[in-house]
Amino acid sequence: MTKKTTIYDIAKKLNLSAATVSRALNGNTRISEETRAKVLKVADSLNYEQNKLARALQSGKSYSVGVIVPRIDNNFLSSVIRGIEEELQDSGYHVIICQTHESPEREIENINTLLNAQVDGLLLSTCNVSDENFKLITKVINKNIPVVFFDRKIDVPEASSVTIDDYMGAYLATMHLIKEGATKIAHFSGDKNLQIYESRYKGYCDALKKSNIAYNEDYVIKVRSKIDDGKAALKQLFTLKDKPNALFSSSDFAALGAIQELKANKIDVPNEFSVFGFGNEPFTQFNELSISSVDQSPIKMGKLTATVFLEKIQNKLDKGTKNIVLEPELQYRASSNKKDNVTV
Amino acid sequence: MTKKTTIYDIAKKLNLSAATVSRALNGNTRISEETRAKVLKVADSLNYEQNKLARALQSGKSYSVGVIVPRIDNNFLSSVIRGIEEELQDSGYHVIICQTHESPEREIENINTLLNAQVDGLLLSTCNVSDENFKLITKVINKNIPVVFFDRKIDVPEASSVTIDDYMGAYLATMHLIKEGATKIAHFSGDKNLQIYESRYKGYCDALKKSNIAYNEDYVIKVRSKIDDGKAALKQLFTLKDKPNALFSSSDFAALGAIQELKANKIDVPNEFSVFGFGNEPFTQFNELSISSVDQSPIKMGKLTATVFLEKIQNKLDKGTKNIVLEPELQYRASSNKKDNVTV
DNA sequence: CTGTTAGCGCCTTCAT
DNA sequence: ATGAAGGCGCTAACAG
Repeated sequence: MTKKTTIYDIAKKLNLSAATVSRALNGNTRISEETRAKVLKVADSLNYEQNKLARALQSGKSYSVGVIVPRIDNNFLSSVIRGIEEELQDSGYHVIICQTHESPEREIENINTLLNAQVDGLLLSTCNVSDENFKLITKVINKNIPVVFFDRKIDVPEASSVTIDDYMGAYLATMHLIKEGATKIAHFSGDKNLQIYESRYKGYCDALKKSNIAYNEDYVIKVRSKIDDGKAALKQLFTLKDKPNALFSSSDFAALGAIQELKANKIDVPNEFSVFGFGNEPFTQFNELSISSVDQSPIKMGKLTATVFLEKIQNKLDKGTKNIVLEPELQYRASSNKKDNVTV
Repeated sequence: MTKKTTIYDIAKKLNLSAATVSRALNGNTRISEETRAKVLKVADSLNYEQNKLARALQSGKSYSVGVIVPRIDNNFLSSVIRGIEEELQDSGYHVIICQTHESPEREIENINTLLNAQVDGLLLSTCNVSDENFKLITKVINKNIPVVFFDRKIDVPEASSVTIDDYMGAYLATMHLIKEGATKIAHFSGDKNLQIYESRYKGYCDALKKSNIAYNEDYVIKVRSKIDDGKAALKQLFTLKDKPNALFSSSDFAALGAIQELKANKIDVPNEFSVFGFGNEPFTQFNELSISSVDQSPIKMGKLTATVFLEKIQNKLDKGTKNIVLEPELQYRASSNKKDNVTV
């Protein structure tokens, strides 16, 4: 209804120039306290609100950052976003969120959308590692827009990243299964083009090696992070003559599917078969048979991602890259603890 | 690095005016196909991208909508957001997300932030019903910025809403418990200032009345949507002389807490005590004892919310309000099904 | 301390 | 079919 009031409105009312008003509003020091007080008062009475769009156009900064994730409706990613948002809030930045649904094309579209929206930074958990992707991100960086990967990264020069030590998480989880007596350990892997899954796979392999357990390629199955994939993969494992007696899954969802399938087969978890997941999704605790899992501290990851961006934006000179690797925290729960099988 | 290319760059290169370029790019008809082709070609070769900020400033539309939610890291809300985002994507709108963490002050701050960001619309699930809040939202509407509530609404003239029929969901859930033989039914309620909780409470009450079961105020406990609150509330119920034998909880989380506590007390669910939740959080399915719950179809809710916004923005003339009420879908699971106690 | 001028990039009259 | 000019709201540079 009422037209937006601008600095001109308040300037006119006070017989001042717009510049003066702008200065008064922005805390410029070279202005009399008296004028400032008047300006502030009139601004308030007129319900003045700065038009950020105009400011953004003028300054070349939009005070918005783009966040790209595979999807928002899962606990890990939404928690990371929560962390990002909380950390950014105080600095006046807001967050624009896009989802790729694991589609590389969509990821490219999203990056372009955000570029057009003049975001000051790009925080992303990629779903892809193609050349095209790499080139586009390089282009973003060349525009002096800081790029910070979180969780799922690609190695692009001058891009920063915040990840967890997937290798170590996987290694420790597998070692734990071995320590608990497992001898034949299966692994549910993800798309190995993505570093996180590659690293988890390597951690698994190295734990076997370290323990002098032979690698069995039949035991490694690629799944999507879904309950049904976990069920199917477990079925597949149980068609083998030499069945495994433990599982390290890169995905909590697949781990849950496996457990459900084991239960359907009347296999005692963890006594006959133990399971370790990855992600520490809430349901791993809630499950009647609580599921061991590797925690990825999503909120911390989000906050750090935002912090790295803020640092970058503050000292542009610094072409340096920051690559933070968080330590995973293992949650040992009933699904892998034979000794004291505690149910929550 | 490379400065953004503008329509002037491409105009200069072609010895045309910026206006012509703008027209060519925007599909204006009064332009020769030849010129258009040239413009498009050069634009492409120069990697031209429209500066949305400038366009926004000029047009007064930002092509962004603000979404305010209590928090993003829970399944229901992140799914709604997913729905919103998907529906809006094709229309060129993007989504700016803010969280209130159930703080009324934060909600007001967020609305102001979004206003400053010149959002074209406001979609919100409120955490508050204060006067100040009401006035601010009225102000937003008076600026001709459409407001659409989802899930948690307040009644503001000219604001639209998309909700589910909480009353009916609660009524049917309670009726189901009664049909399954429950005679003394407790209720976990939420903040009754919020319509959703008030409606669920009423649905519960009316189901009792309909079935000639006396209302017992000791059976109604206010909880936050947390597992621990559910545990504590159940403990409290079990201090009563006349203990209930069923529970309709407004929150899945509290329902889960109750079930955990019942289990700790060796009470057989559902045979000695049956439970119905609300929200259909994923864990209600995953739980070993699957939990009956009222589904709120979050993605559909999100899509509809976005659709209502788009309709509003398209025909501004229409001062009309749209209030969509979705039918809840009840999921009858093991926690309340005495007859065929199926575990998933 | 304050005013004037100019420009961020785009679109939209109004001319031609 | 195209060009010139002005303005969206704000701030920075340069005067005074």
